[in-house]
Amino acid sequence: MKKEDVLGMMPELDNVLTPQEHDQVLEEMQVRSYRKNEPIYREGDKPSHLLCLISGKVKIYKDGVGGRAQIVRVMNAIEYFGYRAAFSDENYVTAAAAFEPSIIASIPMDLIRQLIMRNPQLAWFFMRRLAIALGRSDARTVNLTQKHIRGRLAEGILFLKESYGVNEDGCTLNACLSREDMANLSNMTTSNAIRTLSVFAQEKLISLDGRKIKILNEPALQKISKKG
Amino acid sequence: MKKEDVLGMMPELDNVLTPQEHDQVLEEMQVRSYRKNEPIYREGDKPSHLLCLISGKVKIYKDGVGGRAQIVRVMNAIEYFGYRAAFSDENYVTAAAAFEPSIIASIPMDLIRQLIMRNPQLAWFFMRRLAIALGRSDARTVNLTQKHIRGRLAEGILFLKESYGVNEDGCTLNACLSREDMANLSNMTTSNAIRTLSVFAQEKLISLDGRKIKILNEPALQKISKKG
DNA sequence: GACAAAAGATGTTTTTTAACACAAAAATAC
DNA sequence: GTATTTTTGTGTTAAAAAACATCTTTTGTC
Repeated sequence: MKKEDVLGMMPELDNVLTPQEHDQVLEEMQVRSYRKNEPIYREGDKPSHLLCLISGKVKIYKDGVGGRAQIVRVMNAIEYFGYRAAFSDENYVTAAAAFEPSIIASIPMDLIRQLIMRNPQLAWFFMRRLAIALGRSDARTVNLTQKHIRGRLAEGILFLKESYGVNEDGCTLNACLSREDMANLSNMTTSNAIRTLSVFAQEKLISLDGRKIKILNEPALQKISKKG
Repeated sequence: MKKEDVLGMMPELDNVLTPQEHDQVLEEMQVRSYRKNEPIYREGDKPSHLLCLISGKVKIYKDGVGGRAQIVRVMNAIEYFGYRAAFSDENYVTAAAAFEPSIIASIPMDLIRQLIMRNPQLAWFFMRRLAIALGRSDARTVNLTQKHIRGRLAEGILFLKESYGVNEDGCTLNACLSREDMANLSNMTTSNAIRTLSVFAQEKLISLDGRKIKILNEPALQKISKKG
């Protein structure tokens, strides 16, 4: 895929650039692919680029106590990420890795900062992204801390549906996560994720085929998620 | 206190205004005081104003399952809040209330939006605030979900020190929270907050005098917080 | 295709924490 | 100043979830 085409997939940026800026971005933009489970950045790294997921799926996570990780966000194409730490002049407090083979464009933050200073619209775009992410993060904190295992897993399944959608049949999740990732998404041990998924399948709330999850009774899942 | 003086306490805003804008902000700004525990906004409310805490202390929290609340952020003077939901065109997903008697200035978001569109610096300021808050929120999610009670409470105490500081003696927290608020800050039941605070006092990590908390052994608290 | 390694499944035990119950102290109202 | 409500404190019980232990299945490698 040509850089030109990649930039064309990022209209929020592309549309506000002058011809000179456009050329500069094309010049400085890098595009590379990541293999499944390949790390994109690590906690503590210095952020230097705005990243944009062109294709694939990415998890943003944080390693906690005892080697357990917590997935805090997931990205789908076309979404920007990796800029939060740069905006606040911090090193990354999270890590990112590809769930599945992914293509990611990166543009130096120095350049982005200049563009933002010249383009209130672009500033507004990133402010909106940050504001949305913060609201989600706050909601997620409460969901993950106060709900019981069944509620958290139901929430996790619905979160995946919302984030990645379902395939043509209208109920099979587009994302295929390992049981460990399901656990890290829903704040529980891998054993409990496996067990509770089985229980949900027995209760005909979902059906399982390896890592494929089909939602059979969404209202019931929502109820379980809601009441905790 | 005159509106003029209040605006003077908000340099990020004041310094970037033209004389006309300055007058307009003064015109539209409201200043009011809130009593202890008085609600400032509620979950589901439509955000219409940028708020700035001029004096006092405020908690941002979310009501979860079973009437249990979770404090997600706390504000100290001089800090802006209440703008996240407005930036993302959502209703509030959190509620805010005063910990103690507080004075709050509010400026219509419509006006703020116009100012931001004309002032990249102002846009950058709010982007930074949002980026910092998001990083904290992500860290908090993991802290609250993965640590055990002792770790969470130690974390909560250190969080209060960082947010509100200590008084002249260098170790007594400036914030006096009820045991219930301590529990809501640290994601545990009120009983467990009371019990664990007592244990910490017995272990000479802190000393208690009603709601006053004095930190006696900060390195030990940090260790407990870190290891979970 | 054989082997090793990783992922998934399931039952049992132990730890953690919430829930409950009640008493004492403090704050507030009258 | 007494009564009432709220907050704080403490012990006990029950529920939830982690930890642990195996075993099976799948995946990947040579």
